[in-house]
Formats: sequence, structure tokens, C-alpha cells
Amino acid sequence: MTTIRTVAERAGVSMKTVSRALNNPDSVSSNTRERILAVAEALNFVPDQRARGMRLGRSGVVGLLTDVIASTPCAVDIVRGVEDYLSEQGYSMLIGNTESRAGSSEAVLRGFRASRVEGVLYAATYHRLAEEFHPPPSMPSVLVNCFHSTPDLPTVVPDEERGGYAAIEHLLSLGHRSITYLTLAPEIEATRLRMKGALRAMREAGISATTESFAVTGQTGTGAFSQAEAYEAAHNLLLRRVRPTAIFCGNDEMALQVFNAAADLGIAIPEALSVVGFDDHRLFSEGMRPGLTTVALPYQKMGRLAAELLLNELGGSTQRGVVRVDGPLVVRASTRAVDGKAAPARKARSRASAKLVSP
Amino acid sequence: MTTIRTVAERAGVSMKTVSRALNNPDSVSSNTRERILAVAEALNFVPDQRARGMRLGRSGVVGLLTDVIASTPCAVDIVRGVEDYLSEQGYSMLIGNTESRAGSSEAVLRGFRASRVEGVLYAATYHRLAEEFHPPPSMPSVLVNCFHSTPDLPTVVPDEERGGYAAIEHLLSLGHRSITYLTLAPEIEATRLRMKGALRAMREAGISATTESFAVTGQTGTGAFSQAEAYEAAHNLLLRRVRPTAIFCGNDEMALQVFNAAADLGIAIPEALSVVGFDDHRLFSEGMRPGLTTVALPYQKMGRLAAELLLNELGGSTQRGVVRVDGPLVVRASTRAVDGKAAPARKARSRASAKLVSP
DNA sequence: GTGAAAGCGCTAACAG
DNA sequence: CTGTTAGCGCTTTCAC
Repeated sequence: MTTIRTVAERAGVSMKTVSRALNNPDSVSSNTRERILAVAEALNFVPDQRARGMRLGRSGVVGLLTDVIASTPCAVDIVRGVEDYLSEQGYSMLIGNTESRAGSSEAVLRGFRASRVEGVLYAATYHRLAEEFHPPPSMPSVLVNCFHSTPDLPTVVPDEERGGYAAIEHLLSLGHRSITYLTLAPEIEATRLRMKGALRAMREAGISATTESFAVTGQTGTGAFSQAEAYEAAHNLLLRRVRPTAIFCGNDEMALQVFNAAADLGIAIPEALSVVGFDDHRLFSEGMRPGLTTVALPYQKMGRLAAELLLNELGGSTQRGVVRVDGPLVVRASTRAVDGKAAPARKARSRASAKLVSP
Repeated sequence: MTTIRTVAERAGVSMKTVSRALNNPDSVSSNTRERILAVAEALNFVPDQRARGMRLGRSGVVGLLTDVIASTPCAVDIVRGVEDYLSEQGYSMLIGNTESRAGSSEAVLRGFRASRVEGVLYAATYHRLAEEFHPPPSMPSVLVNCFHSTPDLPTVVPDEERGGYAAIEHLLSLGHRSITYLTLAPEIEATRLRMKGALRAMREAGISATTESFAVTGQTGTGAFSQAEAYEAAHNLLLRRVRPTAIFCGNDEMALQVFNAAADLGIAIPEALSVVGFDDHRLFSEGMRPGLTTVALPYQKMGRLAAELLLNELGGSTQRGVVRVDGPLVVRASTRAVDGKAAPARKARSRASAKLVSP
């Protein structure tokens, strides 16, 4: 591996001049600068980030700590967003996973400290309280897709309330009045917030609704086996004497179970029933027939923003508190006006699903 | 940040003795060792990996370069597998994404070189030829889920041929004789290899089949919009005068389109049609009704193995060539014997889906 | 505009 | 068994 010394010798200057030519070009005569850069290029010289960092007192590395990233595949978009921004800013990203070490993040954080990361991002698989993460003092931290009871940490989460509002507002605009919310487990933060937004939309439309009259719990836990529960809940819901004309689901998987239950009962979607999902897992929402209208979770944007907050904090900013990021409602073919008119498509990609409707 | 010097002073020994106590405990009297470790613990001392690496001539860091990780969420399991093994071995992992820099991996690799990574893993989103990756000389590299025309690189890929064989063998064991393979785009490597395995299974059962008689192309590209194509292909297939009793699909999304087409035509799965998928995207395969029998892609195992190969190579081993990793056939409820008997469940988790069949 | 020396935190080689 | 010296590759004084 060629070093700055080799470059200096080959260019006939001192090491420091090479260093200057690379880091502060203006402080070197353009003559020698060109020569140095040419030599560096020819030797394929890349300065050692570690040595540089040691001298400068900053590593140029940020650590990303994730919980069980596997269970919600789309959460990788968080990682992408983080990586995008960090690389734009000349930072490198170390990544570590809590799961591998039996739920303890201590070992990973120790590794991060050993690499002298300048800050840490803690990303959760789903929006939740993350008390298990103990932000190391002297290591600026930002929470992504989770939050802390002591909210003095910068935090980036999806705007669940707006999501719930947007979904219900959409259904109301299509003329639906008999709407049910098939929720995720009630103890989940997302459930509470989306409910709030959904009820607000109902109220604003002059429809009286309470949590009790409005919600059916489709999922009592966060495990993988809850899809059977969701099917049963949807099935029972669709057998009610007064059947809703629209169902808003806690996530896209649950929407799929609503599709399944509706198919088994001979209820056509969207003709006899409109369905809205949440998350916009594209494999689902574009693959289902009809294409699923759903609220997207803005994971990539959240990742970017979180990285930005962290780097700002490293730069001296002290912005604290929670930032809520808006996710768009993606209208596809699973929602339709009660009088039979199709919902207006709002996104280009809903065309693909539209084609699926009448193949 | 406390350094080894502070620890040395507090413990009343030299820096080198502290170093020894940490890295080569036996070379220090147990007496002073205990004292040193206690002080280090109390000061929350973590040695600077960068300084250590500079001195030792090894960074303890490996780079993982991915292409467009977003499009196939389950490929994150590769990352998990890699991270698991690396952290077990005391390595850190830098991660970089090609996509962000307009398809060029040069910038990311430069960053890796700057951090003096000891080796690089290149992971692709789907099994394919990856000529765009130019393994930097002097940086040991391993390919994951992709391969190179000059096959002197260690390479880890799924055993597609065995997967195709396992799927068809399963259907044959259920008595199916009229089987069609709804393939991914024919130019994809996976298609060719699975076809090979599938045809071998047919031949061994004494059934004559050729690519032409056996295959229907359900997807001509790798883009997201191909689901409409898959639906149409499935639809046409199911309208044939002699309809197959079983369909083997190129992936789980296509299996979903087969479900959709079958539902629209009033064909019951698995009673009148058995369906096998590929990938085992669990959100799909467990969420579909009936649960989808599918061949799992062993991404996590592949990641682990690739990391292992890389570390071995760093240790001097020179194992070259392609390693194929086996993925299990996960039997759920979408396949059934032609005479009506249910398929024997082979995995515990198929119980969940089994419940979904008769809720 | 450029160079010499010192030091970031650590450890291998050589004393003692 | 333990301490001293030198140096990994780089950059910041402080001279010239």
C-alpha cells in the first residue's frame, strides 16, 4: 500500500506538501500541485483514513445499530437512506446487529467505540419504544423508527397520525361512511397514533366514531403467526349483519388477509368493499389483485434525515426532539367510490396494478 | 476518550504491560493483570482499533459492497449472515452501496481502501453475472449471489439446480404428471439452472420433457412491472385445453399471480391445482392462502459462508471456485396429491398456514 | 510557498 | 516478567 511518503519522494517534495496538495489545494503553487496529484494518481494513492483520523481527532465513521432487521424487509430502506447521505458527506458507515448477540447491544457498541465512530444511529424494525438502547454518553445518537421515554435524543419516526388521517380521508372522499379500522396490536405506538388521525378525519367529516365503534383488533402480537388472527378477524368482520363498505388495515399483510377472507365469502374488491393497507410493501401492494391502496412508510427518507441530524449534531447543532416524516398515500385499485366510480390514481406506478385489474 | 497511557499510569505500570495484559494475558503476572484489567474496566477503556491496526498492519475491517439492495428485500439476510460471522470473529463491517453512485463501485471501493479493509464481499440482489464488479487487486474478494466470467474468485451462490429438482420431485411424489414450469426471464442464470434440475427430476421419473414442452415464460425482464405479464401467462396457461395439475413458479410473486388467475377462473388451490414457488419470501408464502409451498433461498447461510471464505483467504487459504448452497423445500398447503391427499408437512412453521386453510 | 519535528494510540523488538 | 525505543501514516505547529 503506497503511502504519502512514497508520493512525496516521487514528486520531489516533502510529505507535508503532499498533504497540503490533497487537503488544501490553494495553499500549494499550482505547479507543484499538478505534479503531486499526477504522481498520486499514478501510484493509485489513497490516504489512510485511520492515520488521518487519529491525527485529526475524528474518524469519519458513523455506526448504524439495528435490531432484528430481518423481520421487516422494507426497513432496509432506512439503511439505504443513511448510507446515501453519509457517503455524500464523505463518511463511512459501520453496521452492527443487536440480534446476533442475544439482544445485547453492548458488544456492538464496544466495537463501534473501538473504531472511534463519531456517532450512532439506532434503527428499529418497527415503530416502537426502544428502551433497550442505552445511548453511550460521549457518543451522539439518533433514534430511527423508534423513540425513548427520555426524549432528549433526536428522533425520526413516521408520521403515523397523518397516515391514519390520509387513509380515512381518502375513503371518506370516495363516499364511504361505514368504515372499520382493522388494527395492529393495540399496545403498539403506531396503532394509537393512526387511530388518532383516523378518528380526527372521521370527526372532521361529521361522523361520530370512537375507538370502540371503529376498531377491530386484527393482530394481538407482533409475531409472524398473527396472520391467522388477521384472517379470522377480517372474516368475522365481513360476516357482521351491517358490513362496512371499507376497511383500513394496520399493514399490508393484514390487507392480504382481508382479500383472502373477502374472496372466500364472495365479496368483490373494490366493487363491494374498499381496502386500504399500510406500509406499501411493494411486493405485496403491487402484486395483489386488485393493486392495494396503501400508506407508504417513508423509510429511506427517514434514514437520510436521521443521518443528516446526526451529522448536524456532530457539527455542533443541538436539535432535539422528534421529527415526524410524512408517508404518501399510494392510491391503487383496491379502493373505489361507493357509487361505483374508480378512485383517481395519484401515482404513476399505480398503472401497473390498474392493468392487473382487467388483464 | 481514555487511552492506554491513562490506564498504565493509573495501574502504575508501563503502556506495554497494559497492552500485554489485554492481548496476551499469560505473559503478565496474574497479580498485575488483575489490577490492570480492573483499572481498564473502571475507566471504560476500549483500545483504539485504528491505532492497533496501523501498528499490526491489519485493520480488522471487511467491506461489504451491495448493488441495489432495495429491490429484493430478503437479500438483506445475506448482510445478516455476513455480519454474524464477522462479529463472531472480531471483525467489523463497513457497508457500501453501488446504486447511490450511479452504478459505479469505484467511489465505494476507494472508501474501503481508505479504511484499509482487509477484504471485500460483493453481494448481488439476485443471482446473476456481475461483470460490473472489478475486484481490486491486492484486496481479496468473494462474490455472493453472483458470479464472474473469470472464475478465479471464491463465489457463493444458491444451488438453483437442486432447488428446481426438489420442487419437481416433490410434485412428482404427490402423483402429479402434468406439470408446467412458469419461469423467470430465460436469460437469467437461475432460470437455466432450475430448468436443468427440474428436467432431471422429470427424466428420473421416466417422464419425457423438454424445455419447450415444459416451460412457460412468465416474466421477460427483471423489473417490477412484470407481475402483469406473470398474471397473463398464468391465465393463458390455466385456459389450455389440457390444463396442468401443478405449476412450479420462478418466484413467490409469480405464484401469487397464479393464485390470482386461478381464483378468477374458479380453480381451487390445492384441490384442483398445486403450486410451488421459489424464494420463500415469508411475508408472501405464509400470508397467502393456502400457505405457499416454496423453495427457500438460503441467503443468511450464504452470507455466513462467504464471510468465512473471505476470512479463510485472509488467513492464507486459497480456495477458489463456486460454492453452491442448498435451500430447503418448505412444504405448506399449496401442494396436494392428485388423488386428494394433503402433502406431508416438513417444517414446523407450515402449521401456521395449515391453520389458515380452514379458519 | 515549503520543510522539520512532534505526536495521535498502539505494539514489536529489544533491553533489563 | 516488565520497561524503553521506535515507528505505523498522517497532519499540525512553527520555523524558513
